Amino acid sequence: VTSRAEILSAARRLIARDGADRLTLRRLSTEMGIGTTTLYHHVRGREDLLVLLLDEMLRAAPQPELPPEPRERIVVTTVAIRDALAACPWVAEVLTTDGFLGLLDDESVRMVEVILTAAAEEGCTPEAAVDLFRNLWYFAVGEILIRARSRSTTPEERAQRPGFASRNPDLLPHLAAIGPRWPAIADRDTFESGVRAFVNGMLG
Amino acid sequence: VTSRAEILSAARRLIARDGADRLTLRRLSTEMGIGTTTLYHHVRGREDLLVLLLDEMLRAAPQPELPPEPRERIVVTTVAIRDALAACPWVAEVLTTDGFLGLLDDESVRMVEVILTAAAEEGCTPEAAVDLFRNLWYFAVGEILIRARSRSTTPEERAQRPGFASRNPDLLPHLAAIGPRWPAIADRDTFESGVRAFVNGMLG
DNA sequence: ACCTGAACACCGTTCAAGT
DNA sequence: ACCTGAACACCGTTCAAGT
Repeated sequence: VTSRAEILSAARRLIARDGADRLTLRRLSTEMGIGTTTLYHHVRGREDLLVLLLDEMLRAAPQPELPPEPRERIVVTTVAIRDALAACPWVAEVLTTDGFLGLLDDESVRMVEVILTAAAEEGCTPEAAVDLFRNLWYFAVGEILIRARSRSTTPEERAQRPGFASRNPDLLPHLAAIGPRWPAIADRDTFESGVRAFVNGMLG
Repeated sequence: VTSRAEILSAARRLIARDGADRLTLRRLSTEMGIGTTTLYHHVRGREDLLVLLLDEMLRAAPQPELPPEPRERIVVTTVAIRDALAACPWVAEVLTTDGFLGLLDDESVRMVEVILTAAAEEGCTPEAAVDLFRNLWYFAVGEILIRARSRSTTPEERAQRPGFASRNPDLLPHLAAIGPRWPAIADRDTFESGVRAFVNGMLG
C-alpha cells in the first residue's frame, strides 16, 4: 500500500536529484515502482501534489525572531515568507493558484497572522490590515516569480538578449542612459528595503 | 507565402474566439491551413509568439494623460501599465520571462521612461529610479498574475475551497475573525492606492 | 527561400477492469 | 479499498526532405 507521505517524500527526492521541472506524475510513479494512476488515489492531481509539498516546506521553515516594533515585525515576516517560498524551485507552478494561501495548513499561515496582528497594533482596521497584507503579498509574489525565472537563465543566454543596452536616446533618454547598467542594478536584492518603504507608505 | 503579421493576426483571432489557453502552435497552424513547422520560419517558438503579441498590445495601449506632479505621474503610469497587461488573457504565460521588458519594442517601454523621468524629477539617482521602477513592477506583476488566475476560477469552485473561513481562533485569532469576509475584501481593486502608498514610502 | 510530414519525447487525466 | 494498463487528447520542437 502506498501512502501520501511516501509520495511526498519521493517527490522531494526527485526534485532534489533532477530538478523541479522533471517532476511529472509519470516519472514520479515510475521512480516509486507504482502505476501512474495509483497516484490519483492519494492526491487530487499534479497541482494538489505541489501545494502539499509547499505546505510541508512552509511548516518546516524557520520562524524569524520577531522584533517588538510592529512595523519592523511586518518587514521581517514578509522577508521570511519570501525567503521560504523562494527556496522552493517549483514555487512558480503553484504560487498564482487562485486562493493559494487558503489551501495551506493553519501552521503554514501563521506568518499571515503575525502581519495582521502587527497591522492591528499600528491601528489598522481589519480591512486595512488585509489590504496591507495583500499589497505585500503581491509584491512578494512578483519578486519571487520574476527572480525564479531569472535563475534558470544562463549568463550566455542573457548576454544574447537585447535588454535596455541600446535604446533610442531621443525617445527614451533615461532608459538609454541607464540601460547598460540596468542588469547589474536589477540584480541587487533590495526586497527588504522595498518592503520597508511599502509598509511606511501604507501606515503613513 | 506566410508573413509574421498574418501569424500574429490569426493568433489574435484564435485567442478572441477560443481563449488564450487554446492557442497552441498546432491549432494555430491548422487554423491558418499551413504546416505547424512553417511557423518556426517566422517566429522563434511559442514564447516568442506570445511576446510579439503582447508587444503589439502595449504599443496600441492608450497613453494616459499625465499629471504635472511627478508622484502622481508615476501612479497613473503604473496603473496604466497594469491595465494594459491585465487586458491580455495570455499575459501570465510570458510576464515572468527573464528580461521580459527588455524584449519589448522602444514604443512599448515608453511608460518605463515616464516613470524614470518622474523619479529623476523627484531627486532620485539613476539607481534609485531603477529600484523604484522595479519595486512597482514586482507589485504590478504579482497583482496581475494572481488576479489572472482568480478570473479563471468559477464562483462554485471558489465556494468549495477552504480559504480562511474556519481557521483555528486560538492559533490564528485575527485570521479566524476576518476569515469569512476575506474573499470580499480581497476582491476590491485597491491597486492604485497601493501604488500611491508604495511611491510615497519610497520617495519619503 | 520557404514549406512540409514524420518523428521525438513527452504530458495530465479518465475509465473500466482487476485483486 | 486499492491498484492497474490502456486510452484519450493532446503538447513544443527538430530534422531531413521536398519545391
